[in-house]
Amino acid sequence: MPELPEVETTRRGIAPALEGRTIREVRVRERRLRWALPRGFEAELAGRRVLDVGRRAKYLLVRTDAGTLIVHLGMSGSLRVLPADTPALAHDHVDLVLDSGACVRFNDPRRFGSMHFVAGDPHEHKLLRTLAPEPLSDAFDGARLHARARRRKVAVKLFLMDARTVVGVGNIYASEALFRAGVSPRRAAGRLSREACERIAKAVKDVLADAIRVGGTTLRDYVNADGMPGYFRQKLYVYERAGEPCRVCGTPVRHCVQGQRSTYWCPHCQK
DNA sequence: ATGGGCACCTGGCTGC
DNA sequence: TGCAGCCAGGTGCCCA
Repeated sequence: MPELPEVETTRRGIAPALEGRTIREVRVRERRLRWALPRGFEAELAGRRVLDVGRRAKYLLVRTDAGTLIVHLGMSGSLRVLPADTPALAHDHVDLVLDSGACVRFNDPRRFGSMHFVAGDPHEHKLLRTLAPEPLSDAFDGARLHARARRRKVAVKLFLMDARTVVGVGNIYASEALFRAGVSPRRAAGRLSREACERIAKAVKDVLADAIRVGGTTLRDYVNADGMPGYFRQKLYVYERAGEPCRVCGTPVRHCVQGQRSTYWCPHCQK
């Protein structure tokens, strides 16, 4: 489900409800997330005051006065802000009940999402330590892309989705960024010119920023903290548009599978 | 190191 | 109507 724009939209939605609040109670209905929540998870979090809510790649970082809650939404997860007495529905696995009377509720049908509460610097956590730069930062640019792509045989789409290349680019935005850059998703990363890498880096930044602006992409179940979908789906050029005419040139959009994931591209606009 | 594939899990849709 | 089969916004880990 969520790629960087959806996670960032969620961050912006939950931050006002969490920041400065104390977590009064933690309700866990299902511990078996991607990694089972340890015994003592609730006790460690309860009573903590939230300082701020950050993000690294697709991880949300709820920083408290005594540790950081690291949340990943997996494929189907969402966090919503609700009145604490709202009855729980299917797949409502965890509630953070706040002293304001609100709660932040984690729902995740497929349970690929995760939560970790860690003391100390969350960026040193095993899951975050080796991540590439943020796509919207200056540390990610065409030069870095070009340097890292040298001699790599992987298809550029898989290369872009590798969190050691750049973070936050998932299956939708990889296809969309390559369309905007005019580069075929099947090109070997090592055969990209410096100019192509510059176009790709710019396209990644642009497509993510554009998606954040309209609250991300909802294909099936993504909702933001207010339960609302994102509206970027209407702006997708190729994703899930196999056989439909390219919005630029009219050529039917093509589909293939790379790394067991669907890829979409226009054979005329992308070389 | 790199590349390729599997695993984790539920639900919705398609086609017989 | 029922059900098998396939697909889905991610990513850690195992193998060659």
